Amino acid sequence: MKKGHQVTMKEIAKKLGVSVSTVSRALKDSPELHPDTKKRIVEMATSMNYQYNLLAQSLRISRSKVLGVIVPELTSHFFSSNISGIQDTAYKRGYNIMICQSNESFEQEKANLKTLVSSQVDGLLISLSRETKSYEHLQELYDREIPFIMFDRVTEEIPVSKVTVDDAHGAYLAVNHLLQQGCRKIAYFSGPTDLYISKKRKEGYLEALQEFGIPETESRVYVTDLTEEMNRKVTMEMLAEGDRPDAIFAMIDPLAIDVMIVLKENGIKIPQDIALAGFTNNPTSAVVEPSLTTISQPGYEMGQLAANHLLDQLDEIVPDDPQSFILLTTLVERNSSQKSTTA
Amino acid sequence: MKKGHQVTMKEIAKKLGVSVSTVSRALKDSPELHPDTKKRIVEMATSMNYQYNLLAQSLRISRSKVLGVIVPELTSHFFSSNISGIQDTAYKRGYNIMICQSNESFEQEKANLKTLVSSQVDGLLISLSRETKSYEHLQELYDREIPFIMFDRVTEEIPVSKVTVDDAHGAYLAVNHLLQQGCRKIAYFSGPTDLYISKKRKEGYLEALQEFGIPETESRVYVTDLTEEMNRKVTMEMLAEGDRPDAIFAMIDPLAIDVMIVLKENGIKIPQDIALAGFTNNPTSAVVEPSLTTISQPGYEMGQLAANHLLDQLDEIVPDDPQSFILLTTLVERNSSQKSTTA
DNA sequence: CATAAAAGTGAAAGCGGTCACAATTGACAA
DNA sequence: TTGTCAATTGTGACCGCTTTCACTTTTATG
Repeated sequence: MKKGHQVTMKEIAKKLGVSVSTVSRALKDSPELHPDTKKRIVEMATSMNYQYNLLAQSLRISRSKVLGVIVPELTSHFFSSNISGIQDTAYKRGYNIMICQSNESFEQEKANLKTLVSSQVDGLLISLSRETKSYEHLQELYDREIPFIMFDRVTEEIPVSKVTVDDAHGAYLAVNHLLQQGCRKIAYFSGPTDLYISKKRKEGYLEALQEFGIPETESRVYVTDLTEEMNRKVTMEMLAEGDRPDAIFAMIDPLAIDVMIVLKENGIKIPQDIALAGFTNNPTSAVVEPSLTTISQPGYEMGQLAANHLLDQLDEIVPDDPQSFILLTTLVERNSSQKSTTA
Repeated sequence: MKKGHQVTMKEIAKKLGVSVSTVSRALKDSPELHPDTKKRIVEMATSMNYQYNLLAQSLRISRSKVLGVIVPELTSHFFSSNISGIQDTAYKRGYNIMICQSNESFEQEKANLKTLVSSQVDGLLISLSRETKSYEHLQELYDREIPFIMFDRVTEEIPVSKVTVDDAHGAYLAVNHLLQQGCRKIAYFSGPTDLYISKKRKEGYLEALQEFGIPETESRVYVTDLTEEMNRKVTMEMLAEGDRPDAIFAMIDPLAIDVMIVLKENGIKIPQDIALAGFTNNPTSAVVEPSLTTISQPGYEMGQLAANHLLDQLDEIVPDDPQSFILLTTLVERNSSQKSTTA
């Protein structure tokens, strides 16, 4: 299918017997143009159904007014909230966004980066894939002075601005809450140990334990690769052990829900036998039975903040030096952890 | 923040003492170039860290290799699945996607259309907002011969290709299943009546009833605007009536879940007192208690199909005449409707 | 060997805009 | 009358790449 012909400034100019620059000025509402001329041109443009060509403008002014976004996956609620926040603020500030998903693959992430750079995006918002363990591609981006910032899945290796949530503190809140409920044998279900969030949330977990006088030697950490299969397996293994925990803090909600299902299958009462808390506050968490206590992460706000900060940097409203924004998480108390009221 | 300098073909050409056209040909792997020259150029480009400028190419060849996507909202699981499918297939075929969300607003949808057209996208994939009741903006797009297709939220008014699910049949499946379970007083909880899917699903609902000899006069239709507030209100009103239904088919899962919550609050047993079925198969549906019987819509596949078809049209692999693709839905039987086994 | 055909390369004209600079005009002061 | 200045509008180079056409050099062919 061929795109139909698009009207250009040249054609408007010819019809009106003026020059293209005059047309350009009229459509830009330049003050140095005679109002009458401007009016004639604008009217003609409208009647000819003229559509501005952003591509041509971008090439000329070397600014595309497009932001590139790379996320691990589009379908996760958290990331789609991020994107929603990014899109809304970008749009408000006159920018479009181009989106790629790495599908948690390092190679894909590098490829995405390449096409977005080729597309001359003015800046990038990146959330790293799970596989990403080396950062040369980001370093290269940095060396090339292409503005970008990272959000949620970040690395400390590259000195650019970052937007994250206070993972450690969030975990602390969850575990502290479980401790308040009287639990003392609290397990931490972690994703892959090299993940930034696995580490940070473990920090918060340990901190809360310590505050209640529980030494690190008594911590109980279970690691899964976050596939449903592995989640089930690890939970089963935990159940098979002699000394069961009385509470579980799972690194992310989907993991918590997989754990919940296995516990229920095994006749274990939640929260009476084992209390449970997650992290993220996915919509699902509110409707599972029992509803899941979790840590709420402001995904949309994160996207907004990230986009606004990047645009501020681009527009030089704000200096270039890297800043770290850490958004607050809050505890969402639901039934899966209410020992005191249900016991 | 200023973007760093980007290497151009001109610079490569100067360094090597060849012309830009030769560089262009080398990087395009043109066969009419001497292999040695080609090699020298490619190596130089690599060493200089050359990055192709897609913008310039687009302007020159009047093809941007970008697809525009407009969805009502990014955060709904169904639409993010669509987008994921679109993104993956576009990417595979050398296209990028530019995404806008209308936030269910007609004005926003029109504005989105404008910026995407200005950005010179090669084609568009559109899912209409709830507010969209007039179609001049689409007609204009059509008249301008800008290739586009619609998916999920479509209108019959514009003769372009469409990708939808068999809404009527899906609804039929759900209601038929409820009838099979022995229910006879089945209510249909509908969204705004002018929505395409509200109508289509009602058709299926009525068809199933009719097949069981239940006349349309005995149909029970409740309409909500799909806000949680209204959903609750309508459910309460239904409960207040004398002759309660023994089953409810809700137009979409979120509505079904709102209904479920109100029913549970009122001590009504699901499915014993009232059976329940939804539509969409959101991830949430699997984990609510009781798990929700629903109709599965292949969101990702829909995105793939839509993108592939549009690209086929663009690449003239397939004729331009509008086609309608109707994807199959399937019944996902879960606990919220199992009268026979639980009763 | 002459000559035609093929191979390899370059020059230049755009794609649709922007913008620095130049040119034109008329008003007004000197 | 002439110069100056502001207000308007035009000219043309350019953004980075593609592609036609022409040109030069090989190579093949009779």
